[in-house]
Amino acid sequence: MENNFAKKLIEWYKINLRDLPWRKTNDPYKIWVSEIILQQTRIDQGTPYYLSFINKFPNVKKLSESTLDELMKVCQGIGYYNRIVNMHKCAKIVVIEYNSNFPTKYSELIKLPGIGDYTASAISSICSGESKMVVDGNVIRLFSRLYNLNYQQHSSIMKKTIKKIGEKEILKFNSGDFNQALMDYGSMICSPKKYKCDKCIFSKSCEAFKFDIVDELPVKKKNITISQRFFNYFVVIDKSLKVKIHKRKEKDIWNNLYEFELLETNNKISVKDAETYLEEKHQRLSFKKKHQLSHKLTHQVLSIDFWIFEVDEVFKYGIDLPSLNNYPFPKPIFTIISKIQ
DNA sequence: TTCCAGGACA
DNA sequence: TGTCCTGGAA
Repeated sequence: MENNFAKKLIEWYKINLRDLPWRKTNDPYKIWVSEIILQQTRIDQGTPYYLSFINKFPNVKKLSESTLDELMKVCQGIGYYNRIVNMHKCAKIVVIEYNSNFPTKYSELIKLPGIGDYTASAISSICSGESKMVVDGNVIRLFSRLYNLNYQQHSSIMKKTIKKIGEKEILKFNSGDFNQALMDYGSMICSPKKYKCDKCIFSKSCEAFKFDIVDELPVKKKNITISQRFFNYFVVIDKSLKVKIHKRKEKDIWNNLYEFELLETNNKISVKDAETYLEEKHQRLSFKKKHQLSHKLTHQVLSIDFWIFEVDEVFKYGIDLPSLNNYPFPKPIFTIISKIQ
């Protein structure tokens, strides 16, 4: 065990802390927004979203009054959209049950949708000084190396073990600083690949460094199965240059985002197949062109064909191409929209 | 081109 | 315990 772990860590933090927008505030609403946006998202990628989010929804009341579509549009491209849906639910609850005062106690936060142990610990330690230790990916990496913990990363036994070690340390100082210091240290020094053991102030007592197994920790889970899917999107453009879109509502990827008419198949289809499929619904259609791309998700690879057709009719609920920019779309669909506009 | 990081929830 | 997504690094 490293002597004065918390003291050294916080001294390091005071000198090396990153100047991030959400570190200038103690407003629990803003801290919450930053924590949700940074879930599963790197700081570089998340920061622009945080800034435009706060600009558009400066407080929880404004957020609760927005429509889900507006909210999703602001977050288009961020990924893991269920967290955004949960933010909307959470904002409405805070307005009603907490009179728009965002809670700062762990016991209240943990009950809100989209807030788990990590986020509740982060907000409560930063905003009300509660001694709840955050255990995110950075902390898991740091501790698994310092103490040579061989449990699978992200397992509950791993998190429990780390909290047990850390909970004595967090009591000694400002718990918000301690938590942010932990995560900064894990991300800046004890990084996944380019770990900087030469700069690490704990390397003398680090088990992984001692046994030269830093690159073997933390132990990763392997062999996830990846399925291949074939999506066919029909972009049918009518006489007034309008198209039809709808919101995805299935229990599947991209829930609550918009898309064109979709036909999922077991294999790639031909132009003839596409025409045959559309002929049942439209008369006098002409095939214009096909865009194709491949899109990878964690557990599936999507082979997506976009079939662009023109038809000799006028849709009742069509949307003109420039107005598509007002709707939230998954990344690959938005890529194609930019091409056809 | 492939690999990989990163919390909540059913 | 598997599934949500994206983009940067290798």
